Amino acid sequence: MSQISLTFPDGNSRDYDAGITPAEVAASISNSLGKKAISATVNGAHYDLQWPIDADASIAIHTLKDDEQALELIRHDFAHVMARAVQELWPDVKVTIGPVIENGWYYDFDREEPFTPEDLGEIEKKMKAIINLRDPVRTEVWERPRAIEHYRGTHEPYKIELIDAIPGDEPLRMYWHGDWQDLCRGPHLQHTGQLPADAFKLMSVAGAYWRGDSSKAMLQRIYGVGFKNKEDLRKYLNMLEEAAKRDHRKLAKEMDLFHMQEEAPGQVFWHPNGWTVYTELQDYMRRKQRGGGYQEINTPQVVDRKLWEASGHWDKYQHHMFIVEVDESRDGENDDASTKNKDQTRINALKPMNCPCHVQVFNQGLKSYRDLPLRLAEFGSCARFEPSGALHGIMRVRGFTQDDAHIFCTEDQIQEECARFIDFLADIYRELGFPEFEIKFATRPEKRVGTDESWDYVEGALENAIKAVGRDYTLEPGDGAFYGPKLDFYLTDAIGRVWQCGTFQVDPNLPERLGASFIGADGDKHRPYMLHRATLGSFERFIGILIEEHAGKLPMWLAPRQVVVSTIVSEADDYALEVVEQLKAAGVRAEADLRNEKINYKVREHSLAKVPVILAIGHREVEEKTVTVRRLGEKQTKVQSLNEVLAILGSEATPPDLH
RNA sequence: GCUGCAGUAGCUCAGUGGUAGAGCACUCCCUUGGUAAGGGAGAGGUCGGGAGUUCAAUCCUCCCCUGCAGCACCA
Repeated sequence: MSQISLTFPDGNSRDYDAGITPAEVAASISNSLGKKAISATVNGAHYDLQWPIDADASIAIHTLKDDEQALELIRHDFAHVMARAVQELWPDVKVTIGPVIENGWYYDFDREEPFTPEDLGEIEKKMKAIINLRDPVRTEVWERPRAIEHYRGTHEPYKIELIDAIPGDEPLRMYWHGDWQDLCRGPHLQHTGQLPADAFKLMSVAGAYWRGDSSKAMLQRIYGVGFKNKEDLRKYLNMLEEAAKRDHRKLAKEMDLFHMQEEAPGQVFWHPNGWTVYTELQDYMRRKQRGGGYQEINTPQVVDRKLWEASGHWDKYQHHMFIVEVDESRDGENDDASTKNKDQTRINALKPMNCPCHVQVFNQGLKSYRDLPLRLAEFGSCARFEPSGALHGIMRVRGFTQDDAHIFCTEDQIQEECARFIDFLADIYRELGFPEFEIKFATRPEKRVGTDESWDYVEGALENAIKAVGRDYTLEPGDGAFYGPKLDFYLTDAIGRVWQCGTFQVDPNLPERLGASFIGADGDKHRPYMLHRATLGSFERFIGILIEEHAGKLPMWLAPRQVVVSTIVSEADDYALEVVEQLKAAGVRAEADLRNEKINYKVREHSLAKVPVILAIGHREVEEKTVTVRRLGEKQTKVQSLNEVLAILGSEATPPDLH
């Protein structure tokens, strides 16, 4: 990328970042600003510009290659061209906004009827026609009243609202693509013909709120994707197909991991295969937590509202809680729940989080400063009444289990505990196949409790901790909880999607509300800090991520079915069973497939089920005491001695921390 | 929760105003076959739930449930 500085006849100059040639940038920006630059300075070198600049469309687009900014320009203009196409097809549709997003753009329209998939086809056609017109893009800077008057005349109320939201000193840029007009910050291409007509696609229609406000009526949003050429579009569409293939909901069926049904929306029925993955991961986490100085506990699911009132959740979180009312006068003969004895009905809630319960454990008995830091861990089952539209496979559910822990400590232990946790988490992510992760550091929000001094101290402690373990972070100012700052840990999966998993939050508030205390060295009572932390987040979501990361081909130690010993002829049955027994003895999840089916059939079936290793056994193997190994995804097979295979597979089946 | 779309056999899906079909899976029979589907037969569905329109509803209308995409949400 180069720095380009343009000077205009009026003496003004402006700086731009650009990866394209100076002449093109100059032409594009000059055109979009509606005034022609007379000179350009690129990386310190000075150029006089001669107009007209030779900026033939095809050359321009060709040179725009590989430049993120150019792509943004293209997508931005696609958005405008799409809006123009829509208004040409349906003149009474009102336009709102249409920003560039990853891989493309969207534009929100106010229209009674939703757009149909057929409409999208029409719009695409119209867009191509507009591109062929090679209509010039020009701009004017207008005074506010004139612009408002203009939009009154064209009946575009949303544009007027947008103008109202623009600070008074900012110029209003009015853009024209041919005769079609839009309010926009720019910049744009020189003319619509610069858009690659074969490198875009309208993807979907969706409802969206005007400025994200759910109290407002919904607008119709059209999503489009656009690239610099046809090939890139094809690649992108391919990638989407690949992503769909690794959808954990689809793979869960193919691998028989779990199912969900309408009697328990947002909750998981784990099948033997899926539960094997789950328990394997849980066993692993249990070992890691023991090694990390945590003590595991377990707390109740159904808890009286009194505790939630004390913790503050009843006030702030009630609409997300499953409420359980129990008539305690029931004698077991009356099963009719509608005849509840109101006086003796007790109101409980399923726990939506474990923290208040952990404080209860801490509160039992007098704690000394010598007990701190006290690290209490629980694989805590939580129930949250998530909005129906938020549910998504096992990634977002109503019943889930967190790998939760709370560390009770003093103020001056925060930094050490934080550093310790980052190392703990990094080690686990690495062993689970995610060596790279990102830390986001969310600091004090506007609405908060506590003094500035204490925020200064705690934020400083977290920052020092991150530095102490030699990591970077991204600052998210104002995103912390009202009681304290937090770190969120994000990992990126095999196809580039980012997931928030781990979290680390400093909380002086809940110990206060629930009356937690310890006796200090001075003999007085003190309030401990409470550090909320999770590594995986929830088992459900993390398993979903693992499935999609590996496209179902889980690492051997997590694979529910590790080895299937498949016979080719029934004379091999006895030997196959013996191989299975020996594999099991070596710690491998092995099973025999003695069915009267061809080896082709068995290979196909077990491959589709993502079994990592198939051992084929026929006459030859029985005689030679060997097995033929076929690995998932490999066409080549390999004949190996049974002992050799037992050693290799036994090792591969061992969890990473036990090696 | 909001907007739109969808729900037919275990799975993937076709179909019709006169109560249903395919492939795979399943069961049985034949086949013992060397690395991604051997052959045959059979069984299997209150067409998501409820109400309405109709002589007749899986199909049309309304309500509900669940799912999908997006939005909002994820203290």
